[in-house]
Amino acid sequence: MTPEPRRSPAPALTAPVEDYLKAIYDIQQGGGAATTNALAERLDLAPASVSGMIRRLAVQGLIDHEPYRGARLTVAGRTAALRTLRRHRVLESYLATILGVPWDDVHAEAEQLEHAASDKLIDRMAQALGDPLFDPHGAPIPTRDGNVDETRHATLADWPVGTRGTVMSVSDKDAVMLRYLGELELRPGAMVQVHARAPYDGPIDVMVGDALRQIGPTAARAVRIAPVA
Amino acid sequence: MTPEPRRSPAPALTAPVEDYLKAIYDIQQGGGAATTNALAERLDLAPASVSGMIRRLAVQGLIDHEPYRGARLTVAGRTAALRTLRRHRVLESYLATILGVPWDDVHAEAEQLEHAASDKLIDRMAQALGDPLFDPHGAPIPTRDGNVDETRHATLADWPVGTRGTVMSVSDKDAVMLRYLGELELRPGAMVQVHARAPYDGPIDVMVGDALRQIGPTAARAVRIAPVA
DNA sequence: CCGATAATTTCGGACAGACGAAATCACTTC
DNA sequence: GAAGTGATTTCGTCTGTCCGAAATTATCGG
Repeated sequence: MTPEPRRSPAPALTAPVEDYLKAIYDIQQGGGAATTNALAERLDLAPASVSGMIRRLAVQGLIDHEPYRGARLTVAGRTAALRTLRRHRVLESYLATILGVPWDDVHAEAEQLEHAASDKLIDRMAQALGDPLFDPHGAPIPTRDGNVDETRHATLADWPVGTRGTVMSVSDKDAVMLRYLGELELRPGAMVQVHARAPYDGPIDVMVGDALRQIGPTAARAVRIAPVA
Repeated sequence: MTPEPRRSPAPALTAPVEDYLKAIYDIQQGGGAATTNALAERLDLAPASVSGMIRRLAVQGLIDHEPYRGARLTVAGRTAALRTLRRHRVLESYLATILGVPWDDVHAEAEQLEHAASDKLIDRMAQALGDPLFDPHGAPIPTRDGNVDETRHATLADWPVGTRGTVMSVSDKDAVMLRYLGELELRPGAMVQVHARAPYDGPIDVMVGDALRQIGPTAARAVRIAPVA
């Protein structure tokens, strides 16, 4: 009677759990641990609710949690987060590219579908797209086996004056901002060069392609830039 | 201060509620009211759970319920059921036709996605397919405005010996049976003619295209037939 | 080191959806 | 018309996820 090797029978995470893990992953990318308040803010929930869920996630072994210190994904939690992230970004790509859903709508739509689509379906969609490495907003798409480009690019808000750069990605969280950035031609691939930056979070003068634009610091923080190759 | 015209702000039904309504619609198609036990059977739930939900649906005005007599959809309930049915069948069509998902898998996949996809997305998918009137199993797809062909066709189990007929639809509920029917070429559009029927629920000899097949009564009841035009 | 403030957790409670066991109802059959 | 049988409902309970209010802990300025 050798005990079964415990093939981790895919415990089927609930939609809220997947959302928490994605949010924790995201916050962790920006530095240290994911704090209760940061999570509450991002998920638009009361801190009390987040506190409760954090305990459950820790019990399930998906995160490590030091009380009053924030949460960090375990390996299992990271794997689950990347699986959800892959679903989300493949869906975004498919909806935008194949079905022509406006790029400021795909995020909300994918947010719902990512909890319902099977892995097989996601792989089929990815294949129909030629297994892209980036979604329409420039975010990297994790592979089936959990590999992902985690390069942190600078934001347009921090980009040095005078240096030419390429837009690598724009945040997909806010549809209104996305529409605004689209009007400014600030999409992945666009060439930019900051001409001037007013002090104290003032507006930024930036060349986008051939056009000179002025944008505020909040919008600028949603745009990530890399040096021209 | 004229009161707002009450634009029925789409109360956003939950996934279980949508499932109940679909099941009630389905059962009602086959005759009278949907009884608690019939629903429990179809949804694979305990009758006690169904009883509780029926009360909630009645309170919400989606069904009429006479205790111990079964449930009937109200106009609002029927509308909601048809909306879900449309989503389900458009998804089935899209998955099978465009993404090449095997026809015995599309039902389960659509069952999940139908609760997550937006109406806009469903319409886009339908459009990409040329607004089909039937899904891959031959079931009619309700239009955006809630029109649907509700013709009741006879089943192969009741089809008269000797009369030629066309397969109109096959039940999509059971993937194993669907695979079996597929092997027998019993798909929508196939020509059939019953040669003989053994009594007491015995096997049925039936020509499918050019091939003579024998099938049992349970499988035969999943196949719906109409006279050749 | 002591407050003040901010972040976090605990507590009690709500709601949706499910369950089993027990009570109730309807209908058929003598 | 009483009794039995099967369908249905009621009851108490459970889990997951959320909330507000209150208590607790961490941290920073003096």
